[in-house]
Amino acid sequence: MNLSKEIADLLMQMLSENGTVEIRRNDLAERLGCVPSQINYVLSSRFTPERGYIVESRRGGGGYIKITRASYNYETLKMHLVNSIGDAVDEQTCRANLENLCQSGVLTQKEARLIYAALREPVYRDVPKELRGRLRAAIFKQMLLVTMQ
Amino acid sequence: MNLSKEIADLLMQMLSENGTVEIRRNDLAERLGCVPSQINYVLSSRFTPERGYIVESRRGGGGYIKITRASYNYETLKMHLVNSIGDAVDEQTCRANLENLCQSGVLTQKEARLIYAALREPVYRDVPKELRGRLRAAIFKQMLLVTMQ
DNA sequence: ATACTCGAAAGTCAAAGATAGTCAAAGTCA
DNA sequence: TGACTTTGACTATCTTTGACTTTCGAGTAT
Repeated sequence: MNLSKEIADLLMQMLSENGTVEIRRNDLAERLGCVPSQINYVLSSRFTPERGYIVESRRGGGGYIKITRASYNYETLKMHLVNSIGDAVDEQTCRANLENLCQSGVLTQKEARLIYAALREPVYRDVPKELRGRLRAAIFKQMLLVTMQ
Repeated sequence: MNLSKEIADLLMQMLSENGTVEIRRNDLAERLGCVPSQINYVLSSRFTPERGYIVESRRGGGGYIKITRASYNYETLKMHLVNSIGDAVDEQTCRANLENLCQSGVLTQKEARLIYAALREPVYRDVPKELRGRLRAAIFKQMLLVTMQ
């Protein structure tokens, strides 16, 4: 398992304890034996607003990084998601979103797996690259909308 | 016996141990004395959804390839389903199949609706006509596999 | 008070490293 | 001859690292 994943897992675990984490970047980096900027990498690649996280921070003495999981009611969450998908979307983002919806109880594991199956890259093998993201977005939205009915 | 078959056999054996394998492509290739891309060949020629496998992967540091085998349950239904789906399929046929599956209690209404949402024609309007059926079939199979895992 | 200075954070970015994927040419075998 | 297999060059994606930049707060001088 790579470092980024360990960091992400640790953060997620902390998050699940009380819905929010506040860390000092350098402390965490030292504790995990990585360079501080790696924390930024993890945050920007996995804890994005698109995936339902809010990250705040402050530099200077007493600086910190704070992560919060954005949560609304189900419909709002789904609507927000449908709106944020845009014209095209990649597999990773879909996956993260589904995990979020699962976590927050909007979708069951089974539903999420079902949706994910339709969005995975290998399925789009024969589709021209420039079309895949668009198609995936269309399918994702359509399925989310159906679950909202 | 050719290389591809050896690789496939090895993977199958690993799979039979606990229903799932996770490998590093380069490691496996080295262990078997073949080029890494041969692993891809084996995966795409033998570990297909038609045969009941789900393949996931990730590039970059800590990358992996993960193979999951759909359970026995799928095997018994596979005949009916996959045979009727074939390489390409239209919306009507999907719908009929889904209704059947619902009737026979394999899928819930909700699951069926979810699947159907991903297969409806309007979703594919940007996809070249000659591709739609093939794509729809790929998605349908993948989703069915997952529901029966 | 106000402005200045300095050290302590966090942020940015690009290069290097580590995997996996794709594709087409060449080989094999029935 | 046609389907299947093998190979390797090239590509795409994800991660790790470190040098450099920006921001903040707390003292300090005036």
